[in-house]
Amino acid sequence: MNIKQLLSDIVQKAMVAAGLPEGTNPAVSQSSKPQFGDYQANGVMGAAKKLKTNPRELATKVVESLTPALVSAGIAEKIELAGPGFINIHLDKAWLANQLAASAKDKQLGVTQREVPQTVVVDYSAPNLAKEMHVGHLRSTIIGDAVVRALEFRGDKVIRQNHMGDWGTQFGMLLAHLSDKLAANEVAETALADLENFYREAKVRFDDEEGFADRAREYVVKLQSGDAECDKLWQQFIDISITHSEEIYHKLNVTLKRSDIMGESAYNADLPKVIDELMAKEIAVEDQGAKVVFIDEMANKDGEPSVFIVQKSGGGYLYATTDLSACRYRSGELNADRIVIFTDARQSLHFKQVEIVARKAGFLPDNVAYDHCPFGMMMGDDGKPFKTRTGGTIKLAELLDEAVSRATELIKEKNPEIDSELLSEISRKVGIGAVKFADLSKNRTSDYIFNWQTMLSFEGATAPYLQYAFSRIQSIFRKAEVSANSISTKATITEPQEKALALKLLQLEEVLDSVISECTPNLLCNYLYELASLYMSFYEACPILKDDISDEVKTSRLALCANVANTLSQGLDILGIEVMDRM
RNA sequence: GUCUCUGUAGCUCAGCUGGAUAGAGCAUUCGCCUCCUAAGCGAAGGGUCGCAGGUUCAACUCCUGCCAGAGACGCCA
Repeated sequence: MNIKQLLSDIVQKAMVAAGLPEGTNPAVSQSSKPQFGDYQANGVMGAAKKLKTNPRELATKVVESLTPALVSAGIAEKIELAGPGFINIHLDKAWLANQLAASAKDKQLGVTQREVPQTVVVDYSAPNLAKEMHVGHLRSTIIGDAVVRALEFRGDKVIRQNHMGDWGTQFGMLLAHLSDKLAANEVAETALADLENFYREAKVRFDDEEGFADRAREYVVKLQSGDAECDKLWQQFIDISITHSEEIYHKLNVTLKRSDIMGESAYNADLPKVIDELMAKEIAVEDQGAKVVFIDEMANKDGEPSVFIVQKSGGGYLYATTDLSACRYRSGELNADRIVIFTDARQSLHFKQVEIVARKAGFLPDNVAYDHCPFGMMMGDDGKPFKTRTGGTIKLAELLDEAVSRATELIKEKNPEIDSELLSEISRKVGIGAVKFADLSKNRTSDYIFNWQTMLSFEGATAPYLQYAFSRIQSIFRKAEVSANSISTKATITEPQEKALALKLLQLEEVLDSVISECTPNLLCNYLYELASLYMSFYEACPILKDDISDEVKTSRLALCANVANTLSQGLDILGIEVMDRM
């Protein structure tokens, strides 16, 4: 059910009937204020301007043919013409109730499945395996995962690609250090238990220890030339590091699996071919010893093209080469209709260049969409970015543990009697949910300041608020001694709070469509918060189990409750946030 | 220097293809627990939407210029 789409189609027909050309944008949107109805159509004004006619008169004509299509059809209660040509649509309560009843029966909550499913390759998380995951990896991981779940819910085929950083010069240093540890009879698992520390040790030796840097470079060469001993060492390192990441994914309730990993190293064999093709097609040229592409499409005012290095003068490959290879693999082998990549905003220029070059080279056909979804960096309280190499970064694992322990304290305070098993389950869901929601609810591509208070807040527009709304509903069903799933009654909508709630429930599909096309889970966060908030108002204004409430009203309201509970848990599930029956 | 992103309430942020009186949360102030969970509800105050022009019936939204912050820009990713 997509009310906006439905109304758009109807209004558009009415516009054509009023003499406007086919395809005129009806500009239907949710009304900005309650007094303007539930939806408003603003398209008449723009159209009138083009035709140089009086907008008010034109709107009158549109309303004339709109009235039978909406009011007589029972969809709208009334249609009002306002201002210079606004058409305000007040939806019919009984119609809303019917739509709601229909979506309540549907396991997809009335959200229709995509008619022609797309194959969408989503590249997200992509931690650097040389180090432990830190707060900077949070955004890509959870935003990507939410979008992936939304796509799947809508019926698209998603192929997750975890483009892990498992290659590069820094591994020479790490492998040299690991090799020494193993020679000293240490076990790899133990040596690499604290990756951060291991990296630091290796770096110190690299900077200070005589001869170590040279050995590190040797290891890079050996690694790249496929030396068996070195490869084995590398494999050990990678395996253990991946296990670290998997622990984080598990804690975060993120769907990434080992099989989704397609690290940088996976493209190694293809890189020479990429370069050969670019040279053969004369897209890349040799310049100052390196192979580069001059991109005229991105020239500056003086006509100087943008430069894109695809191979270093020493013959080494760069992430540009890898990303080009990835384009070809994803469109060619994975048959992607759309490729979505979540990385921080610093890589915006890079991905713009990749797309242009990949399209020129034919690695990326025109019918494959290529969406780089950038986001801002995580900044410290001082407004300066977290430097990955200077230490002082907050490990993701530590942040998550902190969140859970803070949640534990809060719950114990509110409910001292709680048994420990339940306590740990709720703490985990609340703590992790709070961290995820704090991040997911922001869309800004600008940088944002990392702050424990914001991240771990349990009040206001937070995950616990939504979880609380859900558990309140469960509490009602417990008290009423009926199960939410057994309610088959159609809700009757009378009170304004009930109508607002019903309308909001029916807007899930609209929201999901935006989340999917724009890659913006924050819209779903907003939606769910508004839904929960409307529910809280309903809860205060419309008693359900009180003595003076008739059975009829009671079951009607219980039906609404069931619908809200399902929508909340499904919506939160898409965000990767869990709900609980009590808290 | 060039390009990109950002600038909205004291703070953190929403604001959909231009629409009607710019919205939330936190913080502040005032109400509401003889119980459908107060992690809640209701209400109040709080704004030159960075600045200045322009486009038009209408601009936070589009265009130009400027100011401020961040980032990227030939051999890191």
